[in-house]
Amino acid sequence: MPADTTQDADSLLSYGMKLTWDINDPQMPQEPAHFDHFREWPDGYVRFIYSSQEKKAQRHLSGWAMRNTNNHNGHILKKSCLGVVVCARACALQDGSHLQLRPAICDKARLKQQQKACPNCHSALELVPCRGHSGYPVTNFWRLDGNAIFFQAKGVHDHPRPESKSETEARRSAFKRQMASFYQPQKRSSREPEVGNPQDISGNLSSMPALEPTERLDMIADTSFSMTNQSCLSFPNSDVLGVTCDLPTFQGDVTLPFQKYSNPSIYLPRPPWSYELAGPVGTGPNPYPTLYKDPSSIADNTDWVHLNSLQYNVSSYSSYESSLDFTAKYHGWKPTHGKPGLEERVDYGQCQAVTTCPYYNPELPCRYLPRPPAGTQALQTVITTTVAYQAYQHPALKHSDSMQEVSSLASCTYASENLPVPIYPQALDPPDATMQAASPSKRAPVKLPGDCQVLRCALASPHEADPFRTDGDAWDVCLSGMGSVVGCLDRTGQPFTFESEEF
DNA sequence: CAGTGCGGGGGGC
DNA sequence: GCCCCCCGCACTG
Repeated sequence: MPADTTQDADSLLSYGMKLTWDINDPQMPQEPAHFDHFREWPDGYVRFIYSSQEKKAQRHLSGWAMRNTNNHNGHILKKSCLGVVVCARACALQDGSHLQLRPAICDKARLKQQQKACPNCHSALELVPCRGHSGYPVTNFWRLDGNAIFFQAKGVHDHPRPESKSETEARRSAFKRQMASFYQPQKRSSREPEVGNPQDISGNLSSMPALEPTERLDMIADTSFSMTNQSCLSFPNSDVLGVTCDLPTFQGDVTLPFQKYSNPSIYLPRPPWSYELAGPVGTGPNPYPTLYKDPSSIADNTDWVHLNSLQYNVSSYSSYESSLDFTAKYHGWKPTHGKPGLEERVDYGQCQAVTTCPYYNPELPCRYLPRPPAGTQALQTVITTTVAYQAYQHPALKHSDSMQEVSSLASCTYASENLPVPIYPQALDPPDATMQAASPSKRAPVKLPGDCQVLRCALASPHEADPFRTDGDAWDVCLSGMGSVVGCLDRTGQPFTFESEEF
């Protein structure tokens, strides 16, 4: 592993961010002395420098579903985010989480994917496009130069995390295994549990309607079912989590898709084969807890978007909400409240973790908000490539139940309570938030309700380009997802070890 | 079959 | 010219 510069006081500042460079520069920093750890979930306007020996960097991997985009530059590989595939009805899984599939990279495969039904409720699947970069999908750039691989990301993902590639692959492998076992019934005892056997990867679907074994298998296999448990963790710090496909473990471990630890902040609403916690440290402000839902508190949550947004946001800035009556605020929040949304506090600068919180508004999920003029093209693209995209209120919202919402939020709030961060008296102003989210380049002055330290982070780089040139900026440390938040917070005195990951 | 990278080409600004 | 996107192709696992 290349030298790591994230262990010292400047651990929050990636090596790449310490240097002044842009992916388009004629000359890149020569002979970098250090390299950054590979980040699976880069989010925000960040830059990293990986070793050319870094396998993941060599493959230009990303937790986000990034597809190749032709930038007509043979030296710089450009990729744009495809967003995340969710259930159009925002159905809730047994554990309260929601489906968040990884969009297929291949256009054809993606179309097929969207034509399939939600494995949980059989309703349509919907692709939530990413438009975190001025209305366009977040873009990632890769450039190999000498012994370094330069990475630069532009935009803040405005959607939950999809299932990571490794998870998807692991799950598919598991499904195949299941398929194989299912189609060998002759060899199995009639009394041997099948669908319900603990090893059933679909055990997570215990809430789904009873299906014939074959149907269920098909369903699962076809849709590559996954739970938001993991994806919801737009937890930046998931970068801190070594993503591993521990199939053996998965297969052997059946019980629950996630484990509950004594420490609520360590809830792992993830399939056992997905992430591998590097340690409690990495789970500090872990968003996972926000995802975890006590079955008993899970009402018929049909408000996926709400929960999701919550999860996502919580995972992104739950720290701000630690002592906030999140549930109440969230529930009571309406577009007309005229209060600044969290997204406002979150700029597109380098405080990426906070993201645009497009889902924050239960009434008007960002993705359903009018696209900015500059986004028309993107919209067209979405329409042509995204079968499910529709500029209307999320169906789930129409059926949302306040109580359910509260219930969902309650559990999330609980999670956030375990986060080591102060709050954030905030005023929400959906309209503004929307505008900003839609046109980050035309951000209006960020309102500073209360003393949000993190806001500085956002304000530090009012312009997208700035982050790249404001070398040394205390806030360009903001790493991905929660990491950034944490990073900012750290600067405010909150002790935190961001880099706990070991690859 | 899907993921990935490359490159031609169209269209908007 | 730049950016976005679509599309097809070839290669790979």
